[in-house]
Amino acid sequence: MTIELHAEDEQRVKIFKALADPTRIEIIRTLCKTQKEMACGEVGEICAVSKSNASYHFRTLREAGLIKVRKDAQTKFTKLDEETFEKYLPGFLKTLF
Amino acid sequence: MTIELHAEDEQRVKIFKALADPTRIEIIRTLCKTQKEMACGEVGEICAVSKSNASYHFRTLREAGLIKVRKDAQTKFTKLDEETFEKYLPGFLKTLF
DNA sequence: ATTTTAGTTCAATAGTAGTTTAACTACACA
DNA sequence: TGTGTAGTTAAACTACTATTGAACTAAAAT
Repeated sequence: MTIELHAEDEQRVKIFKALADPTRIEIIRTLCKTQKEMACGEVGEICAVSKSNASYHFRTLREAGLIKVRKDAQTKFTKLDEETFEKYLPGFLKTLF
Repeated sequence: MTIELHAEDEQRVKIFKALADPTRIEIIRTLCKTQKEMACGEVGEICAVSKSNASYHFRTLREAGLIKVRKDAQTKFTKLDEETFEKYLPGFLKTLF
């Protein structure tokens, strides 16, 4: 019997930790609903979090590979990383509504 | 604009917390692979965890609704709760292999 | 030039999570 | 009745996580 390595489990754990928080689920839902990129501050307002707290949550989501961020001058725009959802959680996003 | 309540998010957070651990992912994978119920101790051995630690992980998974447990004398048999996976994470289990 | 705007970083705090060891319950078997 | 088996529970410890407020960087607007 061969040992099976599951190298991607480390990524799975990161993803699940990132999603194991009501604020971050709300951020994902908000981004999913618009279907396009949004300014981080705009998302933070909708989800009713302080800017430093929002920054923390966006970093957690980004490090898990769940969102992508693009910087334009002083504003950061974010959107879902659909590839990650498709690979690790196919069918999940549609359960959010 | 009406406020949208997402009552199920509490359950989602529980589920993601439960899956945000490499041992528990391995337990889920093991249960999924056999496609039938297994004794908790057997799963614990395969995943190389002490019995008290295994008990802790099984409780976490059970409380998240991810596994079902049936007691037969001194042995507890466990299996995946496929309804929960289908409702909250459709398509996830097949990504584990 | 100075004031806003957008976001990051740091330190402090409080709460939560995972592991270990030891003591415990419940049942089976001989 | 005692012995082994299957699993739970509690305490102690370590480590991580979320939130807040204040200080910070960088760019825009006036």
